[in-house]
Amino acid sequence: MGGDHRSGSEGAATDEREEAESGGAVDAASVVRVLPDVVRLDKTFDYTVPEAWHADGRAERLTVGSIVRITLGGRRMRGWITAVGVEPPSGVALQPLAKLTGMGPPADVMSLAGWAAWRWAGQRVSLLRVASPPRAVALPAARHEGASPLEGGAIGAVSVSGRPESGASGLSGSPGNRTERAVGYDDLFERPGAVSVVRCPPGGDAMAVARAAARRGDALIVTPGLADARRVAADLRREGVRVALGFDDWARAAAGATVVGTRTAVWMPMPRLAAVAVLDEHAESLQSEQAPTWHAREVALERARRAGAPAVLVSPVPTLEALEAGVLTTVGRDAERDGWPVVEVLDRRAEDPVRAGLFAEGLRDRLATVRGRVAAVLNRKGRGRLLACKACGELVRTADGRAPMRLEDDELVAVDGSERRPVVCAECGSTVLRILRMGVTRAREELAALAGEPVGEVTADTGALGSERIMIGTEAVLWRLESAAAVVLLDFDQELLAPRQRAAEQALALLARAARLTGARRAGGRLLVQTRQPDHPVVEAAVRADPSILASVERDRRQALGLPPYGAQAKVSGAGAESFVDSLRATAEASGPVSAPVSIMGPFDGQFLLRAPSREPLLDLLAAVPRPAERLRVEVDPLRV
DNA sequence: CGGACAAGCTGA
DNA sequence: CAGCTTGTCCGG
Repeated sequence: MGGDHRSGSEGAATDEREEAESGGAVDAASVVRVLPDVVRLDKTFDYTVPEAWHADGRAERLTVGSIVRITLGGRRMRGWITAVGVEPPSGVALQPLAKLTGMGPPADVMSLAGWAAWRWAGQRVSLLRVASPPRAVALPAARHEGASPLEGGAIGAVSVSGRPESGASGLSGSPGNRTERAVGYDDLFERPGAVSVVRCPPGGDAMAVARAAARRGDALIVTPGLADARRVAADLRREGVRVALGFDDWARAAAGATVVGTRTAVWMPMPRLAAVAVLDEHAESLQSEQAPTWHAREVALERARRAGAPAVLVSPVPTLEALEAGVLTTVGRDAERDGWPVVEVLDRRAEDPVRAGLFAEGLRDRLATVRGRVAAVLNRKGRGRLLACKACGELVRTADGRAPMRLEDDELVAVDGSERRPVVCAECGSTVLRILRMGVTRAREELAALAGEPVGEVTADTGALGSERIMIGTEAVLWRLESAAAVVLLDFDQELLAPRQRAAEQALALLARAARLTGARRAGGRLLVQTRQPDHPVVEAAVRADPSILASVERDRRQALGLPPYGAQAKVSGAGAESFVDSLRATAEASGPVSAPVSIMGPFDGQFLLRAPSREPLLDLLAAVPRPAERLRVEVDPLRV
């Protein structure tokens, strides 16, 4: 894959060639190619550079990526220069550019956006919007002959004090659970183009990796949240690193700096990219929820590859995508185990199913022994209610145990639709089931009654937090609270059985997040997990502080089913899906065996599912077929199927 | 995308 | 046949 991807529009193939050759400044009487900022119009148009621009030097500053205003079909609009010095098409009267707005994505990012458009079957314009500065940035003075002033390397060279990593804290600053490798992380950044995965306990070595990256030169450091980015930026600045934080510092980045930011940071201009680090690469926030659903981890890796820069992915619970992409480094078994909190499983299977409420039998006693703050998590997201057998307490699941089942018209139906059966418990044959759900507000009252003390409620939009020792809420409690002595996962089965592709990985990620709050076991950190699936590999991985337990199970499962990253999937939906899929089928048949591996299934509820054993044939097919006029949504590697 | 224009449908 | 809707093409 890589540079030879096809692009969606007819004219784009020639664009690519010209982009590769151009990139320098325009000279007199030149013609530039412009991609208008109109999402459904994925087509370029040529314009002349106005005479006046040659006189005042603006023409010289025009480069691939520059943001201009054009007139198209009588309307003024924004656009990006995709090529300069192009051969004007014969027989067309060209219009002049209307205005030079300012700097845009540099040529390498323009090209990266083209790759991402292929990789996530989206429109180049959508990605260029993300990759462009939010406000106009004046173009730098015209370059003189010879080397660009940016090439010198003297400006912004990183100098870091020689003291060891003793002051490093975790990404979220939790004290007491650092477990660094004795050698530090500089060696991971020594080999150009190397990709490494660092698995360190929650709250572990992310900052140390960020520092090692910045010691290499201008580094791209991606974090899941803005708060994380601010912390990393502040730390690096203290070390004397020149840092651009997020898109507000776009111009600073363009001049050369270490870039720290959330997922959009992967699109920042970096004239001297020397190293890439993605912190908490498992985080869902690294992926765009809107189509094209680009993923910052993947974009960062591609960018590193193109720049020949080393890349390091850091996570307490690395994804299979990361493990496929790079070589795994761990902190060592003992250090990793020590870095996780104690994980105590409250097995609820044996409880009297009629009386059993939200709390496991031992919870009350456990709460009484915790000294300090307790955060209780009750995720309500995913409206689906779980069912349990009233007689034996087993969760109602499909025969293979993968998916929970719901009651639909006097029948049990798997949430993924894969199985139906009469209302009967697979374990004991009982036909009496009960619903296991409760809202946070009522849960708060019940928890207060159980603990014999007041309990506060936390939601994503709760204002100031209360001073109660015990706080309950959705997953938001894990983001709103700074620390806790213990975290209780009240309804962990909801996470384990969520109808998402990466439910298991994300469930373990939730525990890792909780572990950040509590800190390591030696600091007294404790997680209490209420579940009816104590043998689930996620639970086992957390208890043993060994994420590889889950990784190997997940790997086997996904390999067997051909799921990403061992196979490619795309979901096609929207009004135009039907006609688009017809064209896909026709194109696949016409091009014969090359496209044969792509199978098209559906429609299921108006959605089609495309699958292939590898990504390239699927993405090439999607790119080869023009989009219909109607609305169309294409999700590559969708989160849900 | 949004405008222009052509072909097709409706009503008197 | 005007007046309107729907479809197709095109913009540099």
